[in-house]
Amino acid sequence: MSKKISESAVRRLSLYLRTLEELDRAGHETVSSGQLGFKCGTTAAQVRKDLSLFGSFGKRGLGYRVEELILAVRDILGLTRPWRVALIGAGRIGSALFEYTGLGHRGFEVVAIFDCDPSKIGQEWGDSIILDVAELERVVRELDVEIAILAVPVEAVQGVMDRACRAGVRGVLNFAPLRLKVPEGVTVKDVNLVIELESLTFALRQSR
Amino acid sequence: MSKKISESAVRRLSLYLRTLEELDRAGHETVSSGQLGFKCGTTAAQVRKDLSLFGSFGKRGLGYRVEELILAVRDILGLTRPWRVALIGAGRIGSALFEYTGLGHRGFEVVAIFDCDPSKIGQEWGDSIILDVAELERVVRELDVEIAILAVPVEAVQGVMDRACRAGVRGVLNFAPLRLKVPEGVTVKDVNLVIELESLTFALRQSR
DNA sequence: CTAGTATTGTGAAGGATTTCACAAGCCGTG
DNA sequence: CACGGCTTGTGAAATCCTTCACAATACTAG
Repeated sequence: MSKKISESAVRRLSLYLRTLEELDRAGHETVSSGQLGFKCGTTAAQVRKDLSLFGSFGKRGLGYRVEELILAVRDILGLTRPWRVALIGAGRIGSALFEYTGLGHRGFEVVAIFDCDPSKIGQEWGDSIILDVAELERVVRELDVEIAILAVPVEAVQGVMDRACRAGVRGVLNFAPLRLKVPEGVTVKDVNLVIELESLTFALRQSR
Repeated sequence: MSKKISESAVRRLSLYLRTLEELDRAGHETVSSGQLGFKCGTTAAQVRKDLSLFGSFGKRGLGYRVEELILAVRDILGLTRPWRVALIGAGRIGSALFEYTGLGHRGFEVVAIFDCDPSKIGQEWGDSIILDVAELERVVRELDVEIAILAVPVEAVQGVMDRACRAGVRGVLNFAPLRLKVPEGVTVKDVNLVIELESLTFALRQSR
């Protein structure tokens, strides 16, 4: 198969998943594309189209069974097993991510945390101890880390990423405002908070 | 005028701006659409098309003067004057944003920081003192806050946003994983780190 | 068992965005 | 000042994404 799936469709699926989990906790057994679309700020047709890219999960006349759809979407997104993640840079971004999103409860196992600040190395965060970034390659290889979250200063990020990738990392979430050069076969997602703010000022710019 | 400008074009402009500022610091006087596109991970044609939505800033045969284009793009994005921002929630996300992005050096003045935790209220962060969120409306009105960065727990976020908007906020950057209901005339941008991670696992899901 | 209501899955239409391709313009050099 | 090399700005074409619209289906009530 392997149709081409658009980035925006995937992002919506992640959104649907969060909404579905909420519906599930609230005790809903079924949901229609219309309800789900409304909750996620899109349309019924969009929801159905997105899902139909991967199969047919609903029942005509009835909608979707919430529990089933959760499993299906988790499967689509590759969330049927936990992912081994390393957090590189134990600064504020790193800790924010660690705490705020409840990574651990969403199928991401933070198996290692690195920093280069000697005053941080050895500290405990949750279950983990902060390691010296000098040990990056060894630890990444030993623990079979798959995803690296890069929350280090912009000057350091390319070098750290190169090292992580050489040690076997295949996915990178990059917080530094810089387009990384990645080796073949490695996927990068950038999170750039300044872009978010500037797209906000663009929208506001006329008035005042 | 008021053509419709796509969100993605605006985001690319913000990216171009960052790259242009870097080129400027590195002493480049001019840049071609090809070079800029390459640095930003897009094409020459895309760069020219994006810019042409707002005017014509280059010289045929020569490219763009870096300094001029910086001014033009800043103008487009509404960055010709500082924006008054309140940070609501002095937790890790808030502090990460505060420190990591150098908000203050990019035309965003953080004029107030709020929290509801009595042990935090009164602490200093940079030049600011953390205020009691109970005073939100009064302070937002008095300081004429335009943008609120919401870094509060998901249960609290809708209520806090309603209050901020009633006090005059027109732009919101929301970190909570929840679709906010906003009043007419208010713009929201969502930052959802779980979506970023899940779009990464989607890309990685086949192998291993 | 039939009629009525609800909702999916999907081809086709419509809209938006990106890419192409080239005329127009700028500068060097001789 | 004419020519060649380079690069922009922009319609037109191509591609991608969303919305529409409806046949197919499931259930309920009578």
